[in-house]
Amino acid sequence: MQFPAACGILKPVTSLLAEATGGIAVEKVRVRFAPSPTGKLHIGGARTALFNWLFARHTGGTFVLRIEDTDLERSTQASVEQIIASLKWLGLDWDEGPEIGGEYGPYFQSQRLHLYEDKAQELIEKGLAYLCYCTPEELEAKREEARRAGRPPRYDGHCRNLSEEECAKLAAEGRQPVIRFKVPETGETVVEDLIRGRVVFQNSLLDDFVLIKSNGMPTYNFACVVDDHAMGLTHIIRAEEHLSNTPRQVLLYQALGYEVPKFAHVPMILAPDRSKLSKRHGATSVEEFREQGYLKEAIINYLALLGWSPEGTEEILPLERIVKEFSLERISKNAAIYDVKKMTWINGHYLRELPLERIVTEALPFLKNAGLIGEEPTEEELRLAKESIALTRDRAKTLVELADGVSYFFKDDFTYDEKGVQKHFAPEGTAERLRKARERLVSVEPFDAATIETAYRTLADELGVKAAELIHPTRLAVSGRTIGPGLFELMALLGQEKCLTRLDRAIRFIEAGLPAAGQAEDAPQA
RNA sequence: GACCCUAUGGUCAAGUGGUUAAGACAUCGCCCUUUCAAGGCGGUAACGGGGGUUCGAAUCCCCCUAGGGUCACCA
Repeated sequence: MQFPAACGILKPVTSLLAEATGGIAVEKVRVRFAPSPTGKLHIGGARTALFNWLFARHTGGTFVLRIEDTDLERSTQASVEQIIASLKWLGLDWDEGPEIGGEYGPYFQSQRLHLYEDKAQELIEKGLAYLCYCTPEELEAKREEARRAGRPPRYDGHCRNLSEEECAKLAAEGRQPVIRFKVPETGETVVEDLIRGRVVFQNSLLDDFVLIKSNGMPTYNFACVVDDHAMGLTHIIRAEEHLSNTPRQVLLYQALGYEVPKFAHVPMILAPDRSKLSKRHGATSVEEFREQGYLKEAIINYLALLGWSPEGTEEILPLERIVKEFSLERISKNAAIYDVKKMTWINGHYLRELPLERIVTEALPFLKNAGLIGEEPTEEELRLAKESIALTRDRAKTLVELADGVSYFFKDDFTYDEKGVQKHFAPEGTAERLRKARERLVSVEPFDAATIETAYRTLADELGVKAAELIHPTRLAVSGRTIGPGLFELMALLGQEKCLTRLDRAIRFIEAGLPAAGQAEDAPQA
């Protein structure tokens, strides 16, 4: 009578049991990421991979990588390599799959064709599937007709009951048949989804879909079911776009006498305009974000937060904590819009919090790319890179920004920021003040931040000006910029010689006459 | 069009019948300060609409609306 109450009591007992047994599940979790190699690893695909990986690592299960290369036209070897490279870069390692194998291999569907063939044959023998000789053209014509008549464009079962003679005749015409699944005409198919709950589909709304194409390749729905079962997968965690396919797959599991795995359809990731994420929305692949200077930590952290949330309010979570806290129960149901700004903020966080050595390693390729250091950096370049990154990384949000932010430490031929020139070089007496500063700098010993600062502040006092009036023009003179690290640290790293040279250059620049640009000063120094 | 999913600030989100409806990003202001960041403090900003159920609904039910997904010999 009081079932709900009984369940309420039972639940804790079972979870206590699981705890008591050290979390050893009755059935070991096996999940997979199954991309089709038709492009780079998409941010949405990356998150699906991440959730599967997290679930496997959280439960101590197995994470399988399977390549769904049954689309001969669109699949490429280059894509396989790119996807694998991106997964590796993100640190999403697999326990079974390409490159490492496993007892359920091969892990490329194109190498498992005999399996699908066998299973399709089995279904035909059981009377649950049949050969269909309709050509794509004929089917398209029928769909068109149905559309015009306002009927749903479903396959009409034309070849469902062909006799052997009819088959032979059609085959003699040179027609290559496909194999179709006989979908029950009545009843309903239930998908029990861990995230969506119970979703019911009417079988009458499904048509006899194709299992094996005329070229002998299996279709997605068929290969997926055959493999997910053959590979012993327990949970199918995939994007919501597959939810509508799932009743077909459930029907196949039943027809083949397979146990149906648990499904979890995670919400989609959408572009800012709420449409499906695509190239026109800028960077969408892991590789592109990497090129733009995002760290894997930031991408993983951000992706984990898209559609899943931890119990507390902390959002900056190291991987180990995400693994520890991850659960399917806390995955949300609604689609999420991809917000690069937040990921950029997270990236900035990791840029300043991760060990310096790590950031230097990550930044080096970007410095090379910007032409700041050579392919084989010298000791001196490496030292300067490390020191300048230490000073600059707090203010950068990406590695690209970071490389730009340290550029003047490596290059002398920078130009002066235009607004900065108007603001800090134009005022009367600037050249003279810089000349005084230069003179003072010559005798600064040692040339470290504290000593330089003392010299500057003393000089400012002697000249009766605010330190800022010395500091700003100097910053512009030695870095070409109005923003950057603390000036005295910056100068110390730059070294005495370069500082003097750059001050000389700035003095010459000012005395050569500033380019006219409206009023040089609208706020006379009070 | 049919079917399916979803609906809390601009965005990500917490919330599971009783809360002043968290937090984060973004944004605005102030503080700190040689600049820019970072950091600190504070502000603006939300339960799509309509019906129910209930003493009481962001939370449960129905309808509408909106967005998304699927309807291929793509996956």
